[in-house]
Amino acid sequence: MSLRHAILVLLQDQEASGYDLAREFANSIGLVWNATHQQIYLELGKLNEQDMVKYRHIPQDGKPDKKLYRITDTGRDELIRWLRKPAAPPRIRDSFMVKIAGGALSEPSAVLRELEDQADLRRERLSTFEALALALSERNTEKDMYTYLTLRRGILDQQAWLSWADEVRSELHKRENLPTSA
Amino acid sequence: MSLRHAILVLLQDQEASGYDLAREFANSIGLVWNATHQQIYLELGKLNEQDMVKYRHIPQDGKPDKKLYRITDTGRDELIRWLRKPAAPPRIRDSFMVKIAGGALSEPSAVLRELEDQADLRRERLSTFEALALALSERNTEKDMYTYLTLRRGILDQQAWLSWADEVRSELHKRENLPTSA
DNA sequence: TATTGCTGCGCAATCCGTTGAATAAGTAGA
DNA sequence: TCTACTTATTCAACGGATTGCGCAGCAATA
Repeated sequence: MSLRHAILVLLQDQEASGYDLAREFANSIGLVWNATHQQIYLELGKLNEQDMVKYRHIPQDGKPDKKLYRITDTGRDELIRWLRKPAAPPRIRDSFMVKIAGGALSEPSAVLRELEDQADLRRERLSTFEALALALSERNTEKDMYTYLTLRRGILDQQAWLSWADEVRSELHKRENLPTSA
Repeated sequence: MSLRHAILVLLQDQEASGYDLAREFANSIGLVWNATHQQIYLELGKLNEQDMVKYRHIPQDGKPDKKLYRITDTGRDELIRWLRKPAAPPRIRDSFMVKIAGGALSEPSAVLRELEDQADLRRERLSTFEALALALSERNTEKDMYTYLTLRRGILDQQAWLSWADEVRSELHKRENLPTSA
């Protein structure tokens, strides 16, 4: 139940609309927590009822009106309280890995094909994160340091995944005498 | 929606009760997918209704009776069909990482304390996985190879996490002039 | 003797998450 | 011009997941 806390973290240093938050969930925070816009709007409604956030209504022309949310003192207290409690270890639900565990039922060539699809995705993420981390190399504020560390987590994670993929390729080729190219 | 498929993977080569499966979800498969006993019993009920599994009732004395489930041909077909469809990338929901992203609101010493708690857990998992992988070093069957690769994924993952923790420690100490010991 | 833990199954309430759709107006490109 | 995308919010339906509870008996430990 920390969608609310992820939102509060984002609202910590900027006023934002649900739409703004959804974009950030698709990018920066999406690295560690993801959510769709429906979830975000719903949660903002609840947070508002509980006085953790408040909003001002901004009429716009040319574009739809929007609500700019900001965190309240109650919200900040809740966030700090939550930061103090130990986090539960993330529950793992990786369907690709379930497929690997059941891999003996598939053709090795099919496993390799999907491995490459997943690897493409990881490589893409890796270069995105690396570019963002580079942009943060002159990190003077404490906040930037934490953003940088979050990105580093993503980078090390993708790298570990790709090393694992190398192992999978060589194990499968060892066994099946498939061509060594990807 | 691949709890059902994780169950089918487990039932592929052995008959098992809901209780047996729950134990495996807490151990081996828990590495890539976790589920509680309530979920498992419910899903077994649905799988049974859809003829993907069937069971025999085993009366026991000294212990409660149990139901031993086995996969049916329909179940195996469904599993193979599922293995062929590309897997969606896992959605990430790591509350500890949300805390890191919002770390600037905490005391660095509090962040370090929780980092060490999480690191203990990762180190524990790492040695469990390493022991299991070692036990599988003489892997003759295809199935064992896939189990081994699944474990390797867990091992590389824990190692990457621990390397990241080293980076966090040195960044925080750089900034705060805290003692360099953990 | 009392408590805890293991084996084994299940129900119910609630909450969280996903999917799909609706509304509404502007802007960019085929 | 028609289509598609962007900005912006919200509702409804469904299904998956979590939490809490309950039953039942045996074995081991404190």
